[in-house]
Amino acid sequence: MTDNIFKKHNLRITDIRKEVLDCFVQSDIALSHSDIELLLFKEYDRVTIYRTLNSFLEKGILHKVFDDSGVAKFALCKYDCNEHQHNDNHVHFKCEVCSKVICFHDMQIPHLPVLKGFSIHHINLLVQGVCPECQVQ
Amino acid sequence: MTDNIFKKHNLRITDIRKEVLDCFVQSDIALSHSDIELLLFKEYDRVTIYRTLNSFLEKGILHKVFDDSGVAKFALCKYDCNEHQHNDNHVHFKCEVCSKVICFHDMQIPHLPVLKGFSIHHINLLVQGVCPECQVQ
DNA sequence: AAAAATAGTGCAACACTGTTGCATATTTAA
DNA sequence: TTAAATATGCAACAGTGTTGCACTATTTTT
Repeated sequence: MTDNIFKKHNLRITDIRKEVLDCFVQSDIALSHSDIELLLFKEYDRVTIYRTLNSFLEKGILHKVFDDSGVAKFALCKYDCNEHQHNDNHVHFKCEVCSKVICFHDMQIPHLPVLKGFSIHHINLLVQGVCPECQVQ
Repeated sequence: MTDNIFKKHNLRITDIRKEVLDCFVQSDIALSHSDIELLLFKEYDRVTIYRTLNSFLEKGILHKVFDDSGVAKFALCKYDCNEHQHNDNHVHFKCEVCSKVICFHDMQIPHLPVLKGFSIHHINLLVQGVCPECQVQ
């Protein structure tokens, strides 16, 4: 199960890590620190949750998504990422009604014209709108 | 000068508004609340600066840019925006070295495939990389 | 199996961003 | 020039995120 993931990334297997990873495995939306805090079974210190999220981020288990609220959300990396390389450059969607952030794993970010003098490392694309569940018809 | 802008948007002409707007007119990068705080000539209350920025945002004088730090930055709207409509859907660039955020006013956000069930209102695109001044060669 | 080294957790404290309510001051319109 | 409307300053607060340090748990070494 998830234990292999930790071994693969040289992370010790602990309760909070298992629980936090489970939250992401079971969720189809991006989760923030406070989302996780509510989802966790046991109570853990706020700081420990932050550190757990950051270590997952560093190891390439999660990627960070920025929505318009300025609050960091996280989601599982679908492809093999590690501490050296993140391959998640897909589009994200934020519903303006329910505030959910969704990864469009299959929608790659379109290419942009080359910019003289600028080097590009990463591109973030966030689509804002209304998701299917929140449509009023 | 800038007074016309305030009249046009039904904002009273006050010292802080003139100063804050000047900051943006003179800056070619996006500015955060704390950037403004440092740039201002006179000292104003933090809250007043926040409110000034928000009223400019509402009236379409500024638009909000989100960089990866979660801190809101603002930049002048180039085209005629107002409280009902924002027309700024250009690409933004954030330099990973100097942290400056720049508007690429002339680079429109490319079209995306239509998503069944999702309606799109706005698209945010942030390019991260290194700007010309920070290139090491 | 015990000791040493390493890594993870909890707590206290803090910094920063942003908001609200309310009293006071300033603009603008009448 | 007064009244109404709007803007400002202050105090207080909530939320997000970080750091340092002591303590605990897990590995590795002997």
